[in-house]
Amino acid sequence: MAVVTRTDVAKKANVSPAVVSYVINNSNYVSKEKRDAVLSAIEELGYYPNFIAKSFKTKKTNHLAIISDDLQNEYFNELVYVMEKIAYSKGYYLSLFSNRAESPRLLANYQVDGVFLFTTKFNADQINTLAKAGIPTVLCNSIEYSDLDPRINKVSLEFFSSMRDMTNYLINKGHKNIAYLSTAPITSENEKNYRFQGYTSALRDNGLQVKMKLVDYYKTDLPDLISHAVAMLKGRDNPTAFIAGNDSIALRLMGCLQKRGCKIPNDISVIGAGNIQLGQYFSPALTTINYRNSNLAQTVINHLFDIREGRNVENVSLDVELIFRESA
Amino acid sequence: MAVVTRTDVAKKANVSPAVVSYVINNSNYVSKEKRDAVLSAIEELGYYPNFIAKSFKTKKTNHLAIISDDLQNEYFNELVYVMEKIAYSKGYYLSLFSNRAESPRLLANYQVDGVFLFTTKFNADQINTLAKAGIPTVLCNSIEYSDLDPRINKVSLEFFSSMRDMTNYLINKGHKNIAYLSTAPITSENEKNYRFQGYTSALRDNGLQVKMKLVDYYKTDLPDLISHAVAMLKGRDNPTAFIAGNDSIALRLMGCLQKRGCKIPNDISVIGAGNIQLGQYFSPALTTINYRNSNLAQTVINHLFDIREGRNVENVSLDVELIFRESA
DNA sequence: CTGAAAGCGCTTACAG
DNA sequence: CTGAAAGCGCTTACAG
Repeated sequence: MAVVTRTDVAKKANVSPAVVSYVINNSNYVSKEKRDAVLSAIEELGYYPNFIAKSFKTKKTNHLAIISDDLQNEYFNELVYVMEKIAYSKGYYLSLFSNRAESPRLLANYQVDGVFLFTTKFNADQINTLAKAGIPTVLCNSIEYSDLDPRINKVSLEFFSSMRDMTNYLINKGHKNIAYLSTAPITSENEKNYRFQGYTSALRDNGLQVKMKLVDYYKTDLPDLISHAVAMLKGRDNPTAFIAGNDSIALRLMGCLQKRGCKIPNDISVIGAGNIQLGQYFSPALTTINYRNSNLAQTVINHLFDIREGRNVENVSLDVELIFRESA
Repeated sequence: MAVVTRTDVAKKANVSPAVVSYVINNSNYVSKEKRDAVLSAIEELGYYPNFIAKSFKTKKTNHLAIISDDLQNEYFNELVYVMEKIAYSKGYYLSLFSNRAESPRLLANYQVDGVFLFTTKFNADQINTLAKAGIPTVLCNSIEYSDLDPRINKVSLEFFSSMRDMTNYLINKGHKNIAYLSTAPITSENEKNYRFQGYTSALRDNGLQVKMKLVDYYKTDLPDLISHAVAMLKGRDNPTAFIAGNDSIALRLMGCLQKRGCKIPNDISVIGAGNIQLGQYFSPALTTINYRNSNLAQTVINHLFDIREGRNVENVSLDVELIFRESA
């Protein structure tokens, strides 16, 4: 059970251990003769390099991590898919973490080469932990922070304008009571949340009032939010349209409404965000926002690498695409 | 930018580096006095241990990996969710890998503490790579291998009986032409695939013929399989029911059929597998098989740990639950 | 109860 | 072109 080590290969090939490293990493010229000897020793011994030892020495783990608010979110799943593909093509692997308070500290311990924060639940202090630990970090959410470490890079999506445009779209169709189902916490109308501000700003531009009873957010879990949403239908000022912070919410809500006999979009309109694949297979097909995952993932990974290599990286806001289908 | 190291903490606290390790790992008695000195030095310096150095020394990475055929599969997403939760509770983190040919070798390099193979696309040689590298490995799929290394542990689901029972259910409803959409490759009727055998065996038990033109599998991607399935409707012997290898297939197929005016289940019945959340929000709600993810994930992780600690681990087949809803 | 010291498997200047 | 050697940051017998 003794694991084959570089030294074993060196012995067998009659070279020094350094030479083994040279051929594996192609980091130094080695005569064809010795190279072949090393290669066949590796083959015979079934040697594979200990990457942890290498990481330890080089301080590079080739490990990228994502922290997510909800690993069950179908949109997140699709984003991870492209992230993994791109990461792999660059020689990195991808790990998944929930938004637990200790996750940033843990990732610092693990010496990850980069983390992508896809969460709205951390405060600036928690996020800054990563910056202080020298971990390249990209943050994507619709929250405005006042005290973020400048080393934290923000890759935003056009949260404000896309939400404003979708809300306007509904208003133009005659909707007056438009409910808003957020993924991020919303404690007051003045919450610094670009997405929510897009919604309120469209309302105000059209002389409509923001009714906080038509606003709810992800407090405990999805089913809870959905049942709150359904409950809105019973009150006065009951909504004729819902805008959801993501497709997971929107599709579940649509399902529940249909089960209660609601016709969509005739009785009630529903709009999602994220453009998950299954949205187009529902009847009616979901109207939503395409966040262009390949572009997002590519940008995030580029930024992570740029930060790591000391290049200057600007915050950006990526274009999105409104997709009008049948649900609104 | 000099990273704070254990030695720095030791100096500041006026103890030896060993003592710092003792208090961090609680691995040795340390006087309250020195312990406090270490703790406050850690605090002041903002020290966090280098986990890679520790891994290197202890040969334990706390890293669990999953290899999947399709990271986009919604079922897989839900399984990952529970895997991560359980892994975290045991102090492990989880990474995701596609079923690339080099993945097993890569994971051996990375010295992962365990890998969960959730793929039908590897042959025994590729799987055995992990066993030879001494990596605890659990495999879950419906394939029968003849030459698997005995160190590879199999955690199966009741693939055969669940597929047989679902097929019987359709037959009892009067269906004669039942199409089968597999995730695993099917090259012939005799393919050693428990799930497929469940299907063919139910057919035969009822005096029905297995028609290979009603059988297809995931060759390039999902849309491709879906369009092949839809095309079956045009031939002679056109199916009145579909059984899919997972819910991702089933739901997409349902959506496509509905778009073409098909009523489900009146015109065509559809059955999935995996019981993903969105299946119950579709209209009609999806009839499917619940693989009881918590049980599966827990079992896999237990086995992985048992293997690592040298305990004897048996292959098992886990109970599943048939869920009859509206789509069939 | 604490510390000096060996060693984990690599990489990488450096000398020859 | 190749090798001896230092060192990465830890853990862990072992001695005292």
